[in-house]
Amino acid sequence: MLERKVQTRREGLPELPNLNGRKPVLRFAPNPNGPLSFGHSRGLVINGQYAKDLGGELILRFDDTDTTVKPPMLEAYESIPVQQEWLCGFSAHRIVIASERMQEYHDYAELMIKGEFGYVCTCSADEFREFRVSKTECPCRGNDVAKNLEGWKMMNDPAGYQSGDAVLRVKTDMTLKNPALRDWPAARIQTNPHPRVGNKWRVWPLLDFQSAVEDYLQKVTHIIRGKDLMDSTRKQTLLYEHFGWEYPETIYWGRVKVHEFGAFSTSQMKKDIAEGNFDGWDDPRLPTLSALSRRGIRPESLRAFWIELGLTQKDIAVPLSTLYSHNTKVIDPNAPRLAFVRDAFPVVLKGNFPKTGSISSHSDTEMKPRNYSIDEGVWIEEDDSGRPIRLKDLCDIDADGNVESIDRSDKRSVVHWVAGGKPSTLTIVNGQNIETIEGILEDNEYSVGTIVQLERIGYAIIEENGLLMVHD
RNA sequence: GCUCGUAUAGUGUAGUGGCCCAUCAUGAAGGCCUCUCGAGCCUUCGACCCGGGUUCAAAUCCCGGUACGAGCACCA
Repeated sequence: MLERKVQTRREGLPELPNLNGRKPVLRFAPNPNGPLSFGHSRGLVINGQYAKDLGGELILRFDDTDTTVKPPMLEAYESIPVQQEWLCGFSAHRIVIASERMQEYHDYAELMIKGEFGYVCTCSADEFREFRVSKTECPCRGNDVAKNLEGWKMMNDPAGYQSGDAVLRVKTDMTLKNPALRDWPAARIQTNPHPRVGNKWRVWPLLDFQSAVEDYLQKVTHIIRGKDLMDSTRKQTLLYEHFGWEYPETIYWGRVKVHEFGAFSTSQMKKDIAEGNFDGWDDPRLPTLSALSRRGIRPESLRAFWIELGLTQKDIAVPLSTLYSHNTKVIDPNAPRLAFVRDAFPVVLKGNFPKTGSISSHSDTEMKPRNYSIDEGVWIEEDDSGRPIRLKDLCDIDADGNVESIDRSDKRSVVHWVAGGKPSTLTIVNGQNIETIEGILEDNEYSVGTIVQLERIGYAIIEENGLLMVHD
């Protein structure tokens, strides 16, 4: 007999390339212009998991150098580290705030000018675009170091250049094949005050420069990020070559689209919340981490989800049900069963049956059973009425409520029921629609935040004012 | 337009020249279970974008095509 060899399937994340025995230093760098969202969780999970698995370090870096287009939100500096720890299961080894590192960036900007690979450019954005397209050097490019230092001084002087008058550029090569790389801008003037450092600085670095310098200073070994930043890598590599530094190993992932979440941007959400279209950042319709947490999505589930997707550069569309199936595995073992009867329909039971008793709260665990006490009838869902049914763990009845058997006597459908109970509501979020269902909830003593399984409906989390559907 | 990247079942994913008539998960369908439209267990369904080339041998390497995506911001 030939023995069929079993293929070995790689588990978890792929090996980190070019590690060479080092402990990896990774970073996750969100813009603190709002709290973290589902989209951010990938970077946190992947970078965090590598750091954890390989005994390395995770740097949480606030890239808050834009005060105009994406102004920083002060609360985010507090909430992001909390959410990072919630998601990763450990707190970041280092926290770096770009706006507090400005002196470093200015120092390197000056070094760049003095090293003759940076220059102050006073062309307008439109003018430069034409130079870029036509592979032509702009007139500022030929200025000498002294002239550039003078320009740099004027950029930093409130009485000098104004916002839009001048930028600092990295000298690459205007004939480079990729137009994105031609003499890219490193810093610009911004006069809006920064919520943390006010008007202390006038010239702010752009992402590619700030990030490149900071990765060098923090000795980052591996950068794992979206492939939309591939050209960033190329730009930054050119800068590293000028400085004589070695660029970190870089890995990319593709775009992930979750249909149910649609297109949300932090700034749009901020606006919608301000206008009252959403209750807050944890409105269950939003794809923020606080909303997901409120909806009963566990961090372990998010981690399993992203690790399973891995690090391919493919652009993918994933249904939320994939995340839910991971979540089910996490929450089911601890989710007590409870009955919630929608569109409650009263049934008077005629015949003999045990008026009191207890039912298992979870067939697979040793969870404390639930007790019931029936006066003369029970609530069932209207859809279940008018036909012979089996009241789960109680008895078989006919369409009129006559008890036919205590033991299960045939294959009629098993339905859930409530004796007593209290009116409650179940809120279901489906994309941007929110639906509230009235019903009778079995008596229980579970606290707010407990995830239960509503029999035949799905998982729900107990909130102050009712139940919020987790998923089915 | 220029530049860069990706292409394995419905959806994701493993696979880096022979262990592959292709992995695992999810999904769908069916079944089991002294009792949920849940969990668990079992069975079934289902894929290497197209065309060339290299090779004894290609999902895997090369070329071309096609499709999709991203960048070309004084955003991150």
